[in-house]
Amino acid sequence: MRKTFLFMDTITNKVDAKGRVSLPSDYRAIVKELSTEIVCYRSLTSPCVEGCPEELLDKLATDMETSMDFFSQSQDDLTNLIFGDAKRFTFDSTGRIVLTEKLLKHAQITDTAVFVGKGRKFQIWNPENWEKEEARIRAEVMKNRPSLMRRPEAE
Amino acid sequence: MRKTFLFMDTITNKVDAKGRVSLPSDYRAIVKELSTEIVCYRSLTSPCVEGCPEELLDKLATDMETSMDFFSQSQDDLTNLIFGDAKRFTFDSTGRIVLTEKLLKHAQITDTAVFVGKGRKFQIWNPENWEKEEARIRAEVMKNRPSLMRRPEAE
DNA sequence: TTGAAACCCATAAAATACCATGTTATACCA
DNA sequence: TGGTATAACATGGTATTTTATGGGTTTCAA
Repeated sequence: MRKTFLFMDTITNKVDAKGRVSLPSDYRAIVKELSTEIVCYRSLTSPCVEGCPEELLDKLATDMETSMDFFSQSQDDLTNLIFGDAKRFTFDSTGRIVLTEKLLKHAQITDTAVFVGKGRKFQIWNPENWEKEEARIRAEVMKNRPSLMRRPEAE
Repeated sequence: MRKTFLFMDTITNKVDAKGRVSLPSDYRAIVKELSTEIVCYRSLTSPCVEGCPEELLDKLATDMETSMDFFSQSQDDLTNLIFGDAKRFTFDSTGRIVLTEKLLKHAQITDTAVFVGKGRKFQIWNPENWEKEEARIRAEVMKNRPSLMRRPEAE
């Protein structure tokens, strides 16, 4: 039995004409072990799809009701957007989910999808867009290296 | 039962055509006792692979998990870079892991890998690169000796 | 009845578990 | 202390399983 549940790595899978994509097996293993389901929604900040276990959104909802002052009005609005957009996705016996038109369009995904681990959640990108985004992030992080680099190594 | 868990020593092992390498037995013992798994990723600063127990990254995820940070831009970037690159590695019954092309390439490793203990984590180097790096570090330390050497005696 | 969604089956390729062996390190005993 | 037996380890090879992905069939609702 695992102690930690992290979405990691970057995996490229094909999307067929029906919109079907294999969820990376590592991701499936997490979903299975948590006995939960995947929830996906359009990223609010990037042209990509975000996904996470349903319970993560549940946690967000709980935090919202128990500590309202924790959030600004704008974050409250953002949360509304997410819940209004989010949808549950179950995978079939071969481990595939069927992405909706809305999500595919937002992420500009046609026949190939890139899954990018983000720890508690993950993202799904169009390959070209992800390539650019990764380059951007890498440059950004290196620029702010002195302050940022310390975090991953912090105890 | 051990009280401390430190990756130490420098061990050289062979990498076969499939990318398989024996994780040093001391390292395996730590992983086993912690009931965790190894996570590896490309070093952001050096041409080498870094590895650590999964729970170290889990800790990082927890710090970023709070709802406050749910929409933060810089943390968003950082999680993409770290978790998007990291991958979980389980070792087989003989104690080997299979390093990916991406990691081997980044570290310029072909048929030999050098494991270097770094305490909470470890690094995997190409032998020649490590030789140079060690010399560089050693020279650096000697240069700063006056200030460094005083530290152990400080109160 | 027509289109979309869920389900099932088949297969090639890739990942992983398993087995065997030479070598090195460790423990044991005279 | 020296020598031998034993166990652990690294490493090569092979077998088995898992995974991704294409195609078809059934089901259900519009």
